[in-house]
Amino acid sequence: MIPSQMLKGTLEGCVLAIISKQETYGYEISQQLMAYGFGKITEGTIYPLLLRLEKNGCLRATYKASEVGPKRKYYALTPTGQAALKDFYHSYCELSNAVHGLMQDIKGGTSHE
Amino acid sequence: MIPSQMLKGTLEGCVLAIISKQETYGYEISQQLMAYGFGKITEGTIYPLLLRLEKNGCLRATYKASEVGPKRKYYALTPTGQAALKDFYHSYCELSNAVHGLMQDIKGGTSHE
DNA sequence: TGAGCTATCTTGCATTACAATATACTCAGC
DNA sequence: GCTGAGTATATTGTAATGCAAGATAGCTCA
Repeated sequence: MIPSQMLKGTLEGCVLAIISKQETYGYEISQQLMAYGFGKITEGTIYPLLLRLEKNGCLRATYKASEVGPKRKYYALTPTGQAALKDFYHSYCELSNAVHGLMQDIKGGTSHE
Repeated sequence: MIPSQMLKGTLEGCVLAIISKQETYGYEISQQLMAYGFGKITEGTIYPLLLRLEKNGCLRATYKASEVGPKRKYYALTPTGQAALKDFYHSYCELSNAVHGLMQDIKGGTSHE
């Protein structure tokens, strides 16, 4: 299981990524995150996050009726959101490289001693 | 630059990893993190983190004199700390795989056909 | 009527990176 | 001796964010 602290900062970018694939809504996003292996991301996490992203201009929302339940709030990326996704991916790679370098050093031989 | 929120949870495991390579102290750890590409991790981050890890039994500390400044507090991993490092690595891989899977999907093929 | 699934939102809490600040030791230059 | 720079540790308070818990509401089916 992924500890909640480790999701901080990463989750936001991943939600942007999911929306960039296709317009979608909170409930489905939480199910997709689970399918990708992030574990159960609860509503108390997902909805505040979406509202935050809408408020700062990364997302644009439209309500649409559903045949199987209450109205859904569909989100789409704005240009700001696309830029944020790009930034996220860049930062994530930076972190990933740093961690990877460190883990290589403790596994194999020590490289610089 | 890696945003601070994205470091949460990850930094702790990385500090354990650095100490597992060799007993070391706070000031040097912050320099090593910088060398690995994590950016500047300030004292206000590193010392509380080390005290937390010492308090919950992951680290054991011993003071040693230095020839060039005040006493250094050297940290070493306890068995608990080694287990925590293993856990961290496992969780990190889980997150990494999830993010990677997602990023592949938005780049190449669409999954919604 | 009520159970169960779908769907959104809010409140309050815990964790943690970080800025700012305080303390203290060693050494070089004056 | 005094002062400032570099080394080294610690504390306080703040901001960000994942999440539990709970409220609200609509749909379907028995």
